[in-house]
Order: sequence, then C-alpha cells, then structure tokens
Amino acid sequence: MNYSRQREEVQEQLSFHHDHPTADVIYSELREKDPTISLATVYRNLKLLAQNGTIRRLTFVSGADHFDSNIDPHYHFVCDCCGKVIDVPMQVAETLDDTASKYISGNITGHDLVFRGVCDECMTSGRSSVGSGDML
Amino acid sequence: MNYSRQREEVQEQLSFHHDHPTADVIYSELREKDPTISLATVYRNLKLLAQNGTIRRLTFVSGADHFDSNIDPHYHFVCDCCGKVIDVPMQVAETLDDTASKYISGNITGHDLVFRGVCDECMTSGRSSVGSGDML
DNA sequence: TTATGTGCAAATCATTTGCAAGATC
DNA sequence: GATCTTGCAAATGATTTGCACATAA
Repeated sequence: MNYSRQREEVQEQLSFHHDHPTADVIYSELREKDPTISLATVYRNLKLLAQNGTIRRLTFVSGADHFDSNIDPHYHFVCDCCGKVIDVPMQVAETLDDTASKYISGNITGHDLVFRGVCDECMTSGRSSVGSGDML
Repeated sequence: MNYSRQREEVQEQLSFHHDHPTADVIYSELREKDPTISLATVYRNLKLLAQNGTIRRLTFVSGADHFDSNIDPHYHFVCDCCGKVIDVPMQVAETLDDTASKYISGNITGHDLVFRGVCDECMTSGRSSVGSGDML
C-alpha cells in the first residue's frame, strides 16, 4: 500500500474522536481542512484501514457504519433513542469465546458486546419515555 | 393497529426460518404464495412488528438488516466470511448489564452479544484462510 | 365511512465502482 | 514509467415515502 496524504488525513481525523463517527461525519470535517477530498476517498480509505486492522468498523447500528480508532478489544453502549455509540470501559470477558465455542461448529475469533438502552441526554430531554422505537 | 393479511404472512414466513433472513429474502419467498405483495409492504410490516416487539431486528451485520422471530434473549454468531447469522444456545449472562451500568450514565435495557469468526461451511470450502476481509 | 394498510414508483441514504487524471515509488 | 490513489459522476443496494386505491373496523 502506497502512502497517501488523504489516507493519513482520514486516519488522523478519526483518531480525534472519542465518539465513533460515520464516514460522512469524517468527510464533512475533513472538507474544511482539505476542500477537495472526495467522499469516495473517505469510504475507500476507511475500508482499507479497517481491513488492515488500523481502525475498527462498528456494524451494530442500523444505517451507516461507525468507525473506531481504538482497536483494543472493548465494549460499547448504543442509545436506542438517538443512535449514539459510546465506550463502556469494563473488563473484557475472554471466557465468553470458550463457552460459545462449545455450542457452534465454526471457529470463533472474538465477540462484540453491545449494551442497549437510553443515554443520559435522551433521558433528560424527554425523548426517553418508552423510547421512540424509531431505531427498531 | 388493524389486522392485515400481508402482515400476518410476513410474520408467519419469518417464523418458518431457523436462520435470520433479510427483508428481501422474506419478500422473495412470499411472492411465490402471494404474487402481488410488494417489497414496501414487507419492509413496513417488518418495521411495525419489530417496533411492537413481536419480532427482533438484528443490526449487527453490515448491509441489510436481518430479522429474528425468536424474541427471547439469546446470542448469535456471525461468519466474517459469508455473513451468515446463527444462534448460539448458550446461557444469557444477566449480570453483564449490572456491571456495565457502573460505567455509563444512561439506562441499560439489555445487551447483544455477537460472536465472530468463520463458519463451518466457509472453513471447509477454502474461503476461510485469514478471511477475505471483505466484510470489514 | 373513517382510519389504516397496500401496491407502485419515485425518492433517499449508504456505499461502491469506472474512468481519466494525479501522486508515489 | 509502472503502479497505486484520487475526484467525480454514475451505479448499486437497502430502505422509505407520496399517493391513489383497497380493506378493516
């Protein structure tokens, strides 16, 4: 893989995020620094970086994929109300994979654990109650 | 919510599946019984049924959402190679939610646990080795 | 007969791809 | 200079929506 300024920009921009932005968020932000970068380039590079393990693609929200610059195993919380994705800094349960492997015939390489519920903000801003159900 | 024949057909068709089909799989299958049902109707009804908790929407595969007629809490395995989703009949770890709630400020209602790896079929059919990485 | 649901086509959103031009090695 | 990468526009795939017609309550 050759060097490319755009790829470096994409990776850097993602690393600025504590949250887990979608491709088009990265794109919008980068356009301000580099007004000629294209959306296709952002998608291409996010894909490349995810494939070579430099970043992680999060696929557990309906709609657009999110990306995470933190590739160490860790868990997430997704708000059923606004779709926000945040980290859960609890310890990773390595034993789960062993347990699961007793029940399936394939080869397990790891697991994703995603907690669901209503985030702080949605809770206080009313949107909470019973949930909009919009994300289901 | 009024009764509708099409909604009943969608729900019934989904219940026939041990696997977890996407909307267009349900649509193709239903077209054979009911050649006039429309794709929009299938999408609309899957959405309604998921919102009222009759079925479950699985959002952890990139691309099309999958649907599950089994709404009891249970875990899944996703093949990184072919995208297939299968059940993992291991016991659900209720304590995880309590642990996670110590780390976040929102309200946790539950969790999804998804094991990843390479399924039996992909393993034997060669596609396995190192994985295509296509789904990343 | 009023509210709801359907079918169809067009619209929208997320993502990928073909291709000519530009950058890297 | 051969190969890889970009930007743009068009293509694709998943899902939703507007609207006139059909159906349920």
